[in-house]
Amino acid sequence: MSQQQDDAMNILASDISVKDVTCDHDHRASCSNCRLGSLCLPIAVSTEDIEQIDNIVLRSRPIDKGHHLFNQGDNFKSIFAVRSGTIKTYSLSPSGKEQINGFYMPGEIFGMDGISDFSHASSAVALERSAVCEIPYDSLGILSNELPSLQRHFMQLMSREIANDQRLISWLGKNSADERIAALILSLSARNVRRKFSATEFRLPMSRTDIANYLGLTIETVSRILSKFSKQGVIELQNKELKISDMEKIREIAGIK
Amino acid sequence: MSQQQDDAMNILASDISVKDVTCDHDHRASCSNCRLGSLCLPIAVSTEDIEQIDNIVLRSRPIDKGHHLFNQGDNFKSIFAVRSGTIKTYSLSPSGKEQINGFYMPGEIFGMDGISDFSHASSAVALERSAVCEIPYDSLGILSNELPSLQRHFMQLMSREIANDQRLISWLGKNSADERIAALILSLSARNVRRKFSATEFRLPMSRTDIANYLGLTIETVSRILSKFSKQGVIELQNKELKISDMEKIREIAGIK
DNA sequence: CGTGCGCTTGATAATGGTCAAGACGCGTGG
DNA sequence: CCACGCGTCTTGACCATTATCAAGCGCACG
Repeated sequence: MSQQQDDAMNILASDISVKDVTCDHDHRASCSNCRLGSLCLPIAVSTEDIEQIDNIVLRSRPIDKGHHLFNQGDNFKSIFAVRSGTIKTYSLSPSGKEQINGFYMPGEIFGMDGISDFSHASSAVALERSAVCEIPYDSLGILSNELPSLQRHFMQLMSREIANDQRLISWLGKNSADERIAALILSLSARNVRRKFSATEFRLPMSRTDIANYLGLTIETVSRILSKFSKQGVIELQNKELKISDMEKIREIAGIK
Repeated sequence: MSQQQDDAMNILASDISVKDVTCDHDHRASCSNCRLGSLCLPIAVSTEDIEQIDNIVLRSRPIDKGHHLFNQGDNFKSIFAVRSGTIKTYSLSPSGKEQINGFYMPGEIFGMDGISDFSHASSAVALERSAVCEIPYDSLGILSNELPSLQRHFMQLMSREIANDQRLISWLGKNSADERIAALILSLSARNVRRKFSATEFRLPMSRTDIANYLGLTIETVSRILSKFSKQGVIELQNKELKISDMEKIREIAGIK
């Protein structure tokens, strides 16, 4: 049963991180004192090794809402880690429709889909004022030769992303709208907890349109179901401020039928 | 437009390979003379390097239909490449339902979801008599230190799997049953072509139940749609033997609305 | 020669999409 | 400070698609 709940909570997580702590917009911090450190970085890496990694990481100044980090088709140079805020990745189908691939929150890594053919398969945009670390792939490759544990860590990150994506694939085909939305709420909650924030009260960083697109639903259905959850007393929602009133119930809804 | 068609064809491919040639059940062949060689192996690897790889690869005797290569939860030791036949990977939800993650055909690599936590996230079973190569992950790691191009190749394989999975995620949420089935047929066709077999006539290696499970549909819907396609004259189907009679039409059906 | 499994087909029901109207919230400019 | 306008969200009525339930076919195998 608790296994079931964990699954439901994590299924939409795009969760490729190990641990998590809160973090701010400061773009001068180094890896060794970043409050997210243990998350992005291999656990087994020694302090001296961290300094080497530190040297190759580029820390951006904050990115404003709506601004892009990269666009589909851009040359691939770096992978990114979120320091603060929320990043959405999406791709455009040939007919021009937007398809959201994932939402990334502090400590999570994105951009790995560009490695295979040296070009980004998706675009990345900030949903709110955000900060990221940029890790040039070339430097990473060179450094990996010296630090086998770093290489192993990245293989693990990618493997976890694969396992997660595949779980999501089997999930999306088979689950009702209620289940999808409940699972997304639990995923956001769980990711909040890892950052030492409230499990039950937080702000939805994305629009209803984004939620609908991500979950493969229409905006009307999303709206209706959120209203239904409110009426049933499992959540309270005004605008984007969400409070989970009945965690057990929402786990039950998200749970496998 | 041709871009669109390519997308539809590849979207369900689990396609992490580069090139492809046909291959047989012989389990004694070495990597250097395997007819699938250029597919599993990095293109940039020299002949001497291939011999080193050859030494770490274990070639299994054929696996009978229904037999498992590994089970969900097993210790992760190796990744696998299909030599012949078809392998299905699936996971069991906590409630015991089977969820198919992918079908793997000759030259394709599977098992990479186990790297992250040293335990297989899925089970792998042969859908027909099949042969695979087993690549122990430990040896691969050691060898990667000596052959940077091998390491790069594996990062690319994994990245491609991520990009593919993510395309599939956005896809599954939003497409009709007709589109899903047409896309699966095109995917099988395209993979057949890469193995130098017919684009239009082949055998469906999996049951209707498997197709339904994989695509997130019911078996009845799959059956009905295949019948409909037959009546419309876009395919001919008896049992598992499939012939695509109107490739243009099926591309149109699979194509983005 | 049954028995069972995989598949097909039909009737009916439920889920979610589509179309349409209106409410709410937020930023801008008067 | 208020009014306007636009974009986002909600709600309702109706419809399309697919699931569910049920029956029956056909082939493989004991």
